[in-house]
Parts: sequence; structure tokens; C-alpha cells
Amino acid sequence: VNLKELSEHLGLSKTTVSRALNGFSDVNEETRKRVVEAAKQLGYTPNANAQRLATGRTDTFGIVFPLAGDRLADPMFSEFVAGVADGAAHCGRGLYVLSATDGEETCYRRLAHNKVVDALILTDMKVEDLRVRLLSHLGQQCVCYGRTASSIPYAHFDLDHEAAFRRAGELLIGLGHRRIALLNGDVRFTIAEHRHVGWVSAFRRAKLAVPEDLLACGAMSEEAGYKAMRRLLGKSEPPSAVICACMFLAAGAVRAIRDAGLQVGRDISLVAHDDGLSVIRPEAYDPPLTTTYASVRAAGARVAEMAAAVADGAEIATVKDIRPVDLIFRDSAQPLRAK
Amino acid sequence: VNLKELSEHLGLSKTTVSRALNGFSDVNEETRKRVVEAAKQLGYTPNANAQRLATGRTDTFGIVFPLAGDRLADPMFSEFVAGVADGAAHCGRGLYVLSATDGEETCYRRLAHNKVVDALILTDMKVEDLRVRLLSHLGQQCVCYGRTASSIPYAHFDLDHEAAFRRAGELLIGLGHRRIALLNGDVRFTIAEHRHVGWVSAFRRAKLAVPEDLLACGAMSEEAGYKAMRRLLGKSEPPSAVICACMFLAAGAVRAIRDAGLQVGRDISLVAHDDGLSVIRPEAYDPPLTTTYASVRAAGARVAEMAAAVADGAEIATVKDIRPVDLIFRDSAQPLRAK
DNA sequence: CTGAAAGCGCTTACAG
DNA sequence: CTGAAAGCGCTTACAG
Repeated sequence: VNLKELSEHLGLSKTTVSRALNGFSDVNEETRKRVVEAAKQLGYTPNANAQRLATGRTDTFGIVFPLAGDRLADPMFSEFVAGVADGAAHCGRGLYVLSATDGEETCYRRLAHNKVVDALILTDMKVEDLRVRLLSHLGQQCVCYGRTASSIPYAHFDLDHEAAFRRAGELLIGLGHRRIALLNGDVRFTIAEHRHVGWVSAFRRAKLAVPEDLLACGAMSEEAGYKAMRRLLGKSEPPSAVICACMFLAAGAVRAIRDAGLQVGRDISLVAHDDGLSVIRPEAYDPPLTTTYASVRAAGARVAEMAAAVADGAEIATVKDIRPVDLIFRDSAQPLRAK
Repeated sequence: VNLKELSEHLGLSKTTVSRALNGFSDVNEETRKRVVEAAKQLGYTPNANAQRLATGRTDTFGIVFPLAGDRLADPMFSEFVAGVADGAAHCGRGLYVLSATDGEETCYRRLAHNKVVDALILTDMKVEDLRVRLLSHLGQQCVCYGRTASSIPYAHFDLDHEAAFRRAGELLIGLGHRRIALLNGDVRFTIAEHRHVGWVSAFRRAKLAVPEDLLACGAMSEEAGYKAMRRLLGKSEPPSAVICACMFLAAGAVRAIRDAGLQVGRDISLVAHDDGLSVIRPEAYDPPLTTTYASVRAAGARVAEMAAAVADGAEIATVKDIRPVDLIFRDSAQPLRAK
């Protein structure tokens, strides 16, 4: 059934039926009830495409799957997408997902012209990121998950990874550690850059030298964590503690530590960032892992909310939010032992 | 710019411009060139919503994020979504993602009435699954990733997990193992059911008793793998080999094996199913893990292709495809040693 | 080979 | 409080 049929069935005009259904105040309450009832009865659902064409709004957000080499780690991205889908559903929006197979820029351009989404969600932000400017130029609203160097205001949500990793470093320093490694992502991504800064500033604030030789950057996989940790443990002066940018890196690091005949906690202290993925949880480890924790799924939901605000015309410069990250102390971080 | 402006700019009618752009054969080649050129020049992109309303097709597929408790494992699902997005983009389609926050059925109903997607993609199929019938009843096209018990024909793609796990079992039996454990997912899901059947039939074919006490079903997480393996290793007659339904279960199992002071391969043989996620790769383990392998991302792309076929009106009963799974032999599977 | 016109199914000033 | 009418931006028989 469509609107015309519904209105004929009711003996009312399309105008009135439409207004009744859309909650306008100038409809007789009695009439509204009849309309709503009949709509339910006949199973009427407005044709979304007609609505979109008529109103110019789509109630849909867009997000593009970054290219293979150009993302941090898939499971985190995907969990984020799930969060966005949740948040979008929560405020009555849908989510349109695109793959950047034919080039990311093409993809953004098409979306902007298409009129298919009200706002675009950007992830995996880099320090130097052309996308914010491109979209602003295309007149396409967007909100970023993560910060970037931008001369124009842009809507964004981010976690304070710098503070998180500084506190993680300070915790380990407080436990007596000095040789504290950092297994990080690619520093072109703002998040990795912030974490690096946090790690450095933990030493600076304590007036200690920064052990730059214990820094490893790259992929955020189990394999990368394993290889990096194995390499560091082979050093003449190996680390006594390590901070990992994600649970997959941590899983690899744990494996390398065991392979070297060492024990997590007793021999090597470990702190990992936990994005809250259910497939790999720090509490399950033995000893359980100390973590900096922030749910990437919740972040997705929050970004969706912000996208709704942007779509509803909020002032861009006001749509920003930086949240703290929890530090959860568990047994994988222990006082440095004398040899 | 819209079609009207473009056609005025060209001094042609909207009809002709539209036909030229959509590749109709009855347009003068010269004219078509002028039109295409001008469209590019002015940056014309058709308003997708108007197109959808006019044609009744959306060139969009839909997929719904299953509810938290109702999914196998998020990273696999998400990698699948990425594959679908790839495949959809490849055939000029988009992907609409929904979260089932207000109930899965409501979600499907709305989508079906909405006219927002041409075909729906169903994942995490259960043996008893009401969705196929519901959608057929709603007149909504769909294609399933996985099989289900259905009295009506349904479009589906699946991997032959039964054969994969039978072969994994036979490999281990051939190496002398008899106490072969299975760490599986929830058997209400068809995939877990098939794997279970495969494991059982490996023993049956070899005329051996099935070690039902070595079967563990549940979540597909690192934690679940760790706990299940620890429990099994504590048995009076522990397994000498284990088959894991995914890499996260395997990661947990590996950890439990090490914690017990045993070595993978030498003491306990291990075969895992690898979905091809880049964050956790079997080759990186020491020893590298023997796997049954099938890329879940490729599966997603294939399902998108099939959805395109369905949307283009292919006969449903013909849209089905069951693919074999590779068995990749590495050092984690070794001959049983005498004690 | 090209164009005028109707139609897709909604929304929304505007008039009453 | 309700309705007739125009419009959103396309596509597609149909006529020429």
C-alpha cells in the first residue's frame, strides 16, 4: 500500500494523512488516531526513496571501508561500524557502507553528489588528511573519528590516547621500569602519533631519557606484535616492560615472551590498549592484562549521534568531543625485579 | 547541477540526455559524446533518490548486524561485510547496513516495505531459521551466507565445512591420533553443525569411536578457546590433538597448551580454521599452524555477486554455490609420539 | 534519432 | 482542521 491508497481507504486527502503520520500538530487528534490505526492495519510504510526525494534528506549516514593498506586494523574498524549502525538505528537513521575499490576520493565525490547520505563518517584519521578539506569543498557534511591537522573547523570525536599512554608509561615508571617498549601502529595515523607523544611525555615528565630504541611501529596484528617483541627481547639491553597499542599486538607480544621462556608480569610487565572486542579479552590472560580501555563500539555509537547533530544543522565548530580512556590495573604490570 | 540544467545547457531535452547517459542505443553517437562530455564538465551526477523512485530499483543490498548474543564472532562477520561491500562496489551496487536494535524481525519487515534495498543478505544461518520464510512471505529477495533447513528454494553460498573438518580429522587420524578434540561454535548455527558432522564422520569412516568427551561448543573467542583447552588438558585422558573452529579459539588453545608446559606440534597437534583475517595469521605461529582455509572476505564478495544476480531476476533455485575449503599442512600437526 | 508528457510516491507551502 | 496542487529529479512509453 502507498499513501494514495491509504488516504482513499480513509476518505481523507494525502496531505492530511501525511501530516497525521508525521506528527504535525494541526491534525485533529481523532483523525490522527484513525490514520495511524489504518496505517498499521494495512501495513503502510512510506516509500523511503520518495520521501528522500521530496524532503532532500535521507536519514542515512555513510562510511567507507578504507583501502586494505590504509587502515589500522580491520576488527576495530568493523566493531566501530557496528557501533555506528547501533547509534544510527537509535536515532532513526540508516548506514550506507561503501568500499573504496575505485579510489577513495572518487568514492567520496560520488557520495557527495549522489545525495544518498546526510553525513559522512571518517575513520583512520591521519595527521595530514586531505579528506576534511575535500568534503568541505564538496559541501558534504562529515564527522571524524579521530583528529587531524585542519585549518577549518571539523566535527570530531576522539579518545585521549595521549593521556592514556602517558599514564600507562607513568604507571610502569612508578613500578621501577625504565626500559619500556612501545608497540605502536603507523604514526601517520593521528592515533599512533598521539600514543607516541604520550609514551615520550611519560619519560619527559619523570626527567628520564626516552628509550627510542624500544619503539616499534607498523601493522597492528598478532604477527607484528610477535615479531617486534621477539626482536626487542633479542637486544643486548632488552625491555623490562612493554605497552601495546592493541590487543592483537599484545597477543603476539605475550606469545613472544613465552617463547623466550619468560613470564608476563614476573619477567616482563605489559600494558595493552583494549578496544573492547569480545573475541580477545585481557581478563582471560594469565596473568590478566593491565589495559587502557575504551569501547570502540561505544565510540561508533557516539559518532553516529554527532552525525545526527550535524545533519540537523548543529554548528560544526561545536560538534566535538574528546573522551578520557580508562586505565585498568591488572597483574601483568608488576614492580621491576632486581636480577 | 541536475538533469534539467544539464539539458538546458546542451540545448537538448531531458529525455535525450538521460538516454545518452544511460547508454541507450538509439542516441546519435555524436550527441552522446557531447552529453557525456558536458556531464563530466559540469560535474553532473544523477540524484540517486530520484532514480530509485523512478525505476523502482535501488542498486543497493542490505545486511543486518546480528544481535550481540546471536552472532558467531564479530571480526568474521565484519570481514564478511567488507567483502560484500567490495563485491557490491564491483558490480555498481551499494550496501546498506542496519543494526537489529529494535528486534531483528522488525528490522527485516521495515526493510522489505521501505523499498530501500533490492536484496537482503543473511548471515549466521541457523539450522532452524525463520528468516528465509519471513522474507519470502514479505516478497523480499535475499541471499544467504550459509545453509538452513528450508522447504522452499533459497539463494545461498556456503563453504563445505563438513568436508573440511572431516579431512582435518582424517589427517590427524592418519598421523596416529585418536584423542582428537573439537573446539566448535554454537551448534544451533549450521556451520558449527556441519563441522561437528565432519569431525564425527572422520572417526566413523575410520571405524573408530567418536571421543564425544573431547567436544567443546560455545563462543568463538580467545578466552573460550583458552578455557576449553585448559579443561580438556586437565582430563585423566587428555587429547593429543585439537581442531579449532576459528583462529581466536586457536590462539586461546595455543596459550593454554603453553601454560600447561606443553608444546604445540610436539605434544599436542593442532589444526585451526583460518578465515583469512589479517590481524591473526597461522603462519606467524611457532610452529606455524595447519589450517583449513577459506577467505571470509572473498565469500562476502561472492555473495554480493549472487545478490546482484538475484536482483537482476535470476531463477532463485539456480543461485547456489558450495565451495570447497583448502587444507593447508604446516608443522602444528605432527605424528603422535609414544609416551 | 529526438522531445513532450506522464508518472514514480512522497512533502509542503498555500488557501480555505 | 483539511484539501488541491505544485514540486522533488529522475525514467520511459509514446509519438513524430
